[in-house]
Amino acid sequence: MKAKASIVEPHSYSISELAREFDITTRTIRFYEDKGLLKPERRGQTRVYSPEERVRLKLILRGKRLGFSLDESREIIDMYDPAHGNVEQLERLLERIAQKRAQLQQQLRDIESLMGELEEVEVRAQTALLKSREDETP
Amino acid sequence: MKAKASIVEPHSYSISELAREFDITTRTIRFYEDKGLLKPERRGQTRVYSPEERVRLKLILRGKRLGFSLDESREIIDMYDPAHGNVEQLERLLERIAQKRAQLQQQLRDIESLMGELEEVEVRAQTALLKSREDETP
DNA sequence: CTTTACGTTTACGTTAACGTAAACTCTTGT
DNA sequence: ACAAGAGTTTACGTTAACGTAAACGTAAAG
Repeated sequence: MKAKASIVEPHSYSISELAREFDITTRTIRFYEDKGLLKPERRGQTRVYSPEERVRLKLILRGKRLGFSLDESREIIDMYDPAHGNVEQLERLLERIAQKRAQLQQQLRDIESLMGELEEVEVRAQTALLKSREDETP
Repeated sequence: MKAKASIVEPHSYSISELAREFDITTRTIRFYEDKGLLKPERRGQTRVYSPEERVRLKLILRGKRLGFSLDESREIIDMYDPAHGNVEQLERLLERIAQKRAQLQQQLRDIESLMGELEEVEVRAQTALLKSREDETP
């Protein structure tokens, strides 16, 4: 047990806690920081991760599951923070959102078709299994 | 125009035709062959691609859009050909299908949540744009 | 005949995303 | 006091997925 006593302390995480939670190595987490995707605070030398940083890490890993590169994930994460003051930047932001959306919709179509094909293969395999089980004990 | 005359000739494709169609390089196509994902016939030295090989290429590229490695794509493509004779192999096939399905469903969830977040950001950006256009001409 | 277009093989180069290992510091339990 | 455990930096190694370039063959066109 940790028994940290205080109520107001906003949860923080060590690097190894995050590594365990998400089943990655600390090396990976430091690598993401190197690439500018994470910016944890420091207690002396030691990295301390806020809940917000933990969320950023989750977003990176979700991006990976979707086949995004780290640069793509960074782009997406950067969309979330409200630092888009002027008109030009807002318009470019809307542009990129539209593009990502198109990409995601393509992925949806791809998943749909692949799901269908997998089902076909499954049915064939199951009937083949039944056949062979029939022949097994005549 | 090609004017190949014969009716029965099953369409075939050159490597550069496929490269143009799918907007990839010939190097990429040869690389896939090297990795055992394609096995075109040969007219002398020259590679000749059947419609079936073309489909395999499409499957590889769909896999890429979903973030699959070439090994994963190969696995999936290998599921399609009916070379799964014995019971053990059929059971392992059903296993892998179940796994891929789980992965695809995770991707669906990821896409769904990311879509939702993009919409939020979009709305915020659009209202911010309206605001700044109001201020523009007072 | 030689330029142009398309094809081939071979081989070295490059980038992303980490893995692995060495060498060091700090804290804590026995 | 010291060994164990968790943290750090620095640096070289590795794998996947091609890019790039050289060096060559063949066939049609001017």
